[in-house]
Amino acid sequence: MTSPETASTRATYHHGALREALIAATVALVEERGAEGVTVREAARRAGVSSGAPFRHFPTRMALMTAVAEEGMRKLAEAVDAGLAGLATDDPFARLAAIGRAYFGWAVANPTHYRVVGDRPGIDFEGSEILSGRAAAIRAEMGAIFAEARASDLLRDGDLDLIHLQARALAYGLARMHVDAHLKEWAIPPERAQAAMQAVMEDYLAGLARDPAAARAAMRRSAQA
Amino acid sequence: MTSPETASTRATYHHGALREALIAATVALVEERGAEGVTVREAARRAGVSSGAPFRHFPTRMALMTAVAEEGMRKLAEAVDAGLAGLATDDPFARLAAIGRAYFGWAVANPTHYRVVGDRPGIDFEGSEILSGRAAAIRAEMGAIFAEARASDLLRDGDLDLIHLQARALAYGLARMHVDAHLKEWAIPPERAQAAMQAVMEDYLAGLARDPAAARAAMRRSAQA
DNA sequence: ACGCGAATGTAAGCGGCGCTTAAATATCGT
DNA sequence: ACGATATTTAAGCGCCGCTTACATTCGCGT
Repeated sequence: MTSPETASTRATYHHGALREALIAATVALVEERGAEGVTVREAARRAGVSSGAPFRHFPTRMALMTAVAEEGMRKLAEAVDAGLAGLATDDPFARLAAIGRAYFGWAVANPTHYRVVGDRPGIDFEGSEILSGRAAAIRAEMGAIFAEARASDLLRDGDLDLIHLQARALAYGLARMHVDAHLKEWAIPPERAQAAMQAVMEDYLAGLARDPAAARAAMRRSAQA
Repeated sequence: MTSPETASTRATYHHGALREALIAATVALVEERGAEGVTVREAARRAGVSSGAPFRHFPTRMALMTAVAEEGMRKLAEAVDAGLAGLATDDPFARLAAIGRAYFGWAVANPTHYRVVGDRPGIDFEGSEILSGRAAAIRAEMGAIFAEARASDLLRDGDLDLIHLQARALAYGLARMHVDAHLKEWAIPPERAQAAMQAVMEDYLAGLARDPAAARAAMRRSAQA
């Protein structure tokens, strides 16, 4: 790893990359103990510095959590972009299904980290260009896909913004049901969660299409790319 | 109020209804400061007892938060039942729309309390009969409505459980987008949030119907009951 | 080469927290 | 009336977020 030595073995007075080390330590802590279990002091301990050191880089605990959320948002956006990049088709429904696949995949792989990104009262979303910017970018990307589907007459009638919000709410609801452990009640074990979420989403997307069967076929084809 | 006197004015050594007073104080704290801002000591202060007193009734902070979640679940279930009770029709879509109206209404009126009910890692959901029981009851109620719609041939084709989960995920996603302050990004101010959520939900439900126009009409009629 | 301000870290400490324990006080069944 | 039981207090432990005062190092201009 690129991470420096621990407290006892560190040679230099200055850490060198404390900011990054603290974020990494906190990300690990988040997945170990959940967001509420995160402690600035423990992150400092793991980075091998004194308990006061982090406050040079993060004046408050919330600033540290916001940086962790930024890290998550970056990786989530990367996953979504990668999902779209590795796509042979430009069929709108195939693209939407691919976004969903990447989105759910990241949420399932990093459930607690995903919660931090979504839990707005706990982070400074509006104060972070990364968070609000990337969120806006994903929204714009999906909006463009829906607009294209409408232009190509592939989409059912209805207000475009309403449909967009509906799709987004369904995706958010599915992801949150998983990370909030609501899927247990639905007799869906964790290992089947992602497949179930994707199936629900694709069924919904097919219902949006003028030609559901064609949309299903396009989504199915894109799944193997 | 039924709440007893504060610390300085209390006459008796025993509080009398400390458990209830602590829950009430914590509910107030939750809406004031959010779940993370809740402190057992502060709840004790507001109930007028020493900081050690609560631990006779709630051995841990999580037990107190679970009791608060139970309180919320009870009221949420009451709201849903009331919404269904004041309904002249037994049309499945009208009933589903009424459930959504009551559900969203409670979530909008008690956003932070709603978060506590949903945030599973923070409460002992499985250990609470009230929480898991009421959740199962609502699920059963909705399942029965969907089954009836299918039996009456009012519902489109498709797996019933998948449709049920889809509807539930959409509702949860909408409610959580609101309480997690995601709707700001969608240019939806708080005062219009509930109407927007309901519109998105009813548009979805209409799409589930064999005859969307009839379903819309039934939902519209039920809204004035 | 070096000297000095800016940046980065340490050490110590404040008040508040969750939780535990021992003792004091009230209630209740018999 | 009284002893068993339940409730509350008081004191304290270790940890927390955050602040302040001070030590060390870096980097830049001359």
